[in-house]
Amino acid sequence: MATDDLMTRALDMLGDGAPLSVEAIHRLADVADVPESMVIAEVADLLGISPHTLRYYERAGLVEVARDGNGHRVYDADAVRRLLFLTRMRLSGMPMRDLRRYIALVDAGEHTVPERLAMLSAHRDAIRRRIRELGLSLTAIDHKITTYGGATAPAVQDLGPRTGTAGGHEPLPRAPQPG
Amino acid sequence: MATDDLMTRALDMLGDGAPLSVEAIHRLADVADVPESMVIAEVADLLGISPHTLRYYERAGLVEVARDGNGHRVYDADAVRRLLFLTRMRLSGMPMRDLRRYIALVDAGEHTVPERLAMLSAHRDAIRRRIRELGLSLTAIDHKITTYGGATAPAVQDLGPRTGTAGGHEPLPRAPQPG
DNA sequence: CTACGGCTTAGAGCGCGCTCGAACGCAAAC
DNA sequence: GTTTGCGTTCGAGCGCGCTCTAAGCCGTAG
Repeated sequence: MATDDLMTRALDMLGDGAPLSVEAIHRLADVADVPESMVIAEVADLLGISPHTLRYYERAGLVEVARDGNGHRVYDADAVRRLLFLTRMRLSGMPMRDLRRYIALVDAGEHTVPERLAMLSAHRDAIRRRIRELGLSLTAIDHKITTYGGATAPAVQDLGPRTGTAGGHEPLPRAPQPG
Repeated sequence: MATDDLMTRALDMLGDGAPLSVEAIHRLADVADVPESMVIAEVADLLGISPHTLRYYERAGLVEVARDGNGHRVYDADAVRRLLFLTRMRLSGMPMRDLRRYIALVDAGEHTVPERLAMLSAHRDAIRRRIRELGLSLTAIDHKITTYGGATAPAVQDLGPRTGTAGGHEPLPRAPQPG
């Protein structure tokens, strides 16, 4: 299931190190090869989420989807693009309630564009902060791994009274806790 | 409550743009000015979490905390450092179950160091991937905000048949959905 | 004809990580 | 002495975002 969803593909591309132009991402994640219409399994595979989740999003009022003669969902290109957007926002941490709000604004007409932009900006700020937080944690963990002893070494050369220089691993490898 | 917890302070420092040396982070977040002992409110404030959560972590077996004559918790420096570590790991997305496992390893003795390192490495990889994911989303949202129309503009100069060049906003500002 | 796989619905259930409520203890302030 | 405030315990409750169950319909393969 979902062997090559968009985010996976995008990350694979990013793996090469190149910053990947805005346009490339745009083409990749926004206006990707979206067919005229798709069935639920195809959309699920494309987005890397389950059909269950797609139905849940629909029930949540995030998207409307037409049915065919058998009552089966038929996703048109616009619905897929919206779900693409929604999925990316979810993946970057925007809560469902905000997405509901955003979609309500979209459905309310163009006069809500300023508020939509405000929401997007706020979310962008949240993402930036999150990235910085993660960068901080990453540095700390990097440091911890390094000072733990490169590979399999017992890692604790100085077990003296917490000189606090090299052995910065809080859970001291000796006892559970001095207390 | 928690007006200046560690992560907030660290982010403020990072705000200046400087990459902030490993040592600085180390000193800041690992061996920070940890007193001999602290009460629950102080620890909560330091870590930016609630006393409720601290008790919860203790119940979850992540840390042992001594009591004073009144049955009140007394956090010694080691406990605080461990909680510092745990909080950073939680904040960077490591699930409780993994932390329980990690702590069990710590308590099991030095022979578990290799597995601990493996866990830390795996988590480091997870953080890196997450950062790349967020970077991707950030770029996409940046692009969307830009093409939406810098400020308050109606944003949609070309509403033609989805030329897909400038108006890359999936939820078309016109109707809820064509379907 | 029958079985199977995949879709439909409404609604229940779940895993996670807290978060809170209730009932109580103790110490300092009024 | 009583109130205020912070602590304690145990256990229940909650918000989120799915995730699954049950019962049923449909089209195709064998």
